[in-house]
Amino acid sequence: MHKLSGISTKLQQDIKLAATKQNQHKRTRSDHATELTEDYVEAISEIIADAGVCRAVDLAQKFQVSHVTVNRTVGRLQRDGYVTTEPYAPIELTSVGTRLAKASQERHQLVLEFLLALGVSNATAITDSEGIEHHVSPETLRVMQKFIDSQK
Amino acid sequence: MHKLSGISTKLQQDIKLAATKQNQHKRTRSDHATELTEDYVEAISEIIADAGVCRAVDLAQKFQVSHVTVNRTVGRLQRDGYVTTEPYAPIELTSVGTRLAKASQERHQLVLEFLLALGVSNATAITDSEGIEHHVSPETLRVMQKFIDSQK
DNA sequence: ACAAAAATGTAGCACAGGCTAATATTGGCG
DNA sequence: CGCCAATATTAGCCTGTGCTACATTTTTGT
Ligand SMILES: [Mn+2]
Ligand SMILES: [Mn+2]
Ligand SMILES: [Mn+2]
Ligand SMILES: [Mn+2]
Repeated sequence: MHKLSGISTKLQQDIKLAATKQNQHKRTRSDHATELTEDYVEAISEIIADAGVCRAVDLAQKFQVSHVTVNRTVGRLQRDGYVTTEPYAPIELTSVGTRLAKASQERHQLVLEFLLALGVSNATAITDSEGIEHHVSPETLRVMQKFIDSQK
Repeated sequence: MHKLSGISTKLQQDIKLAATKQNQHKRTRSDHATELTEDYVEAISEIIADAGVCRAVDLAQKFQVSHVTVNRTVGRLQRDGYVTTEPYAPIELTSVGTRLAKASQERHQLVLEFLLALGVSNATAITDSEGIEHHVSPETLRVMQKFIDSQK
């Protein structure tokens, strides 16, 4: 069973946003804005867990972008309070960043497990969950969790 | 039963892209690049079906953006061969645009029906399918279709 | 017919997120 | 120790996608 508690904060805003038909596309745009942030903090968290520290090159490797792009993106993450960096030092997560990373990991994992439970192949589930995870509302997450449980 | 034939072209490229682990995030980025295009041609097609013609204001209303943003976006669509426009005239789809619109509609509809069949509420299914649709590979679409059929 | 309203177009701005090239720093190794 | 490779920074570029303010054109209603 997954803990979904950490996911609630941002997604509760989403509930409000989704309330009216007008906001359909606004929510999708808002999802996109947070998507890179979520993927980055998730990756940073995993790299730190794996390798001890996270350097810009690791992220460049992971996301297949130049290290310059990573630098600028990490700059935005710092500006927005998700990470702290000092020149030439490894990237670290703030407590806010850590919380977002955990919530994103849980949600990502749940979507992945759901796709697998549905019968999607491993490779496809891994790829599709990467894009889908950011667009799944809490209600749908709960339904996915229920489906996973029912398959056991 | 849905016809999925029209979807195959772009998504077959995706299969190749998804082949290696390296390309995970590249595919997600590529999905994002085509996402607005898909939503626009889909909307244009629907507005034409509903109202006879599609004007920039209709799209501005639909996507909740300014008409200037619509203008620039439609300009890119024209550049890329999906629509034709003349000053002060309604927007029309090229045959390529029409084909993409049909394929996107089918895929969107399938994802929506899948979420409903799963047990997600109408409002949430409508909102979530809007974001999810662009990140679902052909394999997952087939699995979703199978699930829908099995629920009948 | 013509004024007002609606629609469209244009200019100019901002920010996100890509890039290459050139420069600077750090850390490890011979 | 000093040099080299790895890493990070900076400068400067691009495209996409959003905006406001203002100008123009078309449509509509009396
Ligand atoms: Mn997306
Ligand atoms: Mn993720
Ligand atoms: Mn992702
Ligand atoms: Mn969509």
